[in-house]
Amino acid sequence: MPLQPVVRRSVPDEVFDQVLAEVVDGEIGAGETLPSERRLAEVLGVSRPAVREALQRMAQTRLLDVRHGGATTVRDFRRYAGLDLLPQLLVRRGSLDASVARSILEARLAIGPSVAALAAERGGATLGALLTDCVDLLAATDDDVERQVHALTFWDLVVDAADSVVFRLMFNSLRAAYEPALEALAPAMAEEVGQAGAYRVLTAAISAGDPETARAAADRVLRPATASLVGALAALADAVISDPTPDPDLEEQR
Amino acid sequence: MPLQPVVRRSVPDEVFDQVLAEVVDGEIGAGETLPSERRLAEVLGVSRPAVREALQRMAQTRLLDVRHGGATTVRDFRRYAGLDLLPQLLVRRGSLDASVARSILEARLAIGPSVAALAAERGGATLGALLTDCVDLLAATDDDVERQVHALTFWDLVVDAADSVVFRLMFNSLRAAYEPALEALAPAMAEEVGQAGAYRVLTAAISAGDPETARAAADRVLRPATASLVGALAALADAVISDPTPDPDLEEQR
DNA sequence: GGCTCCAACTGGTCATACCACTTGACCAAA
DNA sequence: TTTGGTCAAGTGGTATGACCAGTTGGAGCC
Repeated sequence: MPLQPVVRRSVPDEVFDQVLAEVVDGEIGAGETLPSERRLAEVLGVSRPAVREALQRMAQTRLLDVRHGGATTVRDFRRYAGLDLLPQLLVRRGSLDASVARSILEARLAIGPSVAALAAERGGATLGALLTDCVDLLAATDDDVERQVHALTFWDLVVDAADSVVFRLMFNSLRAAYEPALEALAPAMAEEVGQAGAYRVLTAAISAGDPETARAAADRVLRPATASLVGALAALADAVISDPTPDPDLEEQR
Repeated sequence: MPLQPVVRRSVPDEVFDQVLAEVVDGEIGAGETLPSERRLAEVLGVSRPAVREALQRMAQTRLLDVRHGGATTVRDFRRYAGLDLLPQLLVRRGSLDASVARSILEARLAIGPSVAALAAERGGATLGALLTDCVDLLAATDDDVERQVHALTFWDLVVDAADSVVFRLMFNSLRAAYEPALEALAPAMAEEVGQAGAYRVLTAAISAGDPETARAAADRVLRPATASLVGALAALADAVISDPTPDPDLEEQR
């Protein structure tokens, strides 16, 4: 087993995660009030500033409504939380949430082609060379993890070329959810990142400045893996429903 | 002038905004180090916990890299910030950023139809009635602000029906950026929300469970206003470039 | 030169005190 | 009954000062 960076969890981090879990798992429903900062500090055995910092961070994510003098109430995260909550929703209690994963794949398939079209419209003269270099790297390696890294870089360049802040920020948020699980997802994504040819076709379309061809090419890059993975996830969900075998990763948290 | 809720800005809020502005405006470039917490507290004339809270909130948004024992460095927000940063980018120094606004409109046009298609696929039996009620309300009023509120509710229902966490969170983030400027945007969006007929066609397609028709109908709802607004924004940007008249709203901040 | 070690930073955490605000109960006046 | 005032208790907001825990870089040793 390779050495890994030490995880360093600060006290506020810990508090944040605990309260977040309570909220996301619905233990404390929307509209309900949280214990006071002093009380939480006492119960968790930490100082009030630590609790305070965690709660303020949650408020910033629109998960809590903190009112001076009044009670702190839980907001409906499904209605107010932003895309930055995605990583927390994707892996809960140490295991991947299938419906969230499916949703990410769907969104990717829906948005990717549009971004590619914009990139074709707006990409500068040097874009083609950059993309080609990137695909060359992708084609040159056999390692699935490394291929994924190159594929991410490829899309990073495409998003940049699309010259759209919103898509840029969306991409960043999605990457933040995706990267931590990159190694675990390597086998699942192997099918997609192994198709260097499809990436080359897409590169050619973008370089040629042809939006609609680029859109179609991007669809051909993303659709196969999306389809098979969504299918696999659905089968998995069905299996869980009909035969709820306890997941060991999930159980150990209890 | 109607009465408005009092804005209450806490000390950490103020610090957060100031540091954020420095970062977003590029005063402190990516990779540069921030003054120490103690020093910042001294310079800003506030306590260290207040500074600390602001910095931690920025770190949570991936705008800063805070290391125990080491210096706090600024990260490249264009590469790491998530969609939740959008509101801060849309209105800077009190005025709307045209390129960000354009980007929001583009993203809306790219994503809305896909969401509508998903909603058509997955919407339950009661969805049609809900959407119809909503469009009835929209058609019943002459007030542009009220119409926008109903239009937002309409899309809220559609996003719900699409049953996709990612699109849900994206919608929340976009709404968070959009709602504060809702009144200011009323005239600009009047063209779109006045087209109750287009919304009815979309409602019918979704109710009928026909994804491709819904996709096309959503496009017809969103495209006209998007096209004209993007054109207007481009003209505005050109005018600013050729004749950089100071914006009074912008100047008063200096 | 290269290594060790230590002092001077940095952020992390805590305890405590006090200020500012909200809430609800109570009570007096209209 | 309603309205408004008062007040105490509880909440979040802020400040201070202390100490712990890492990182960094240079002084000094080998």
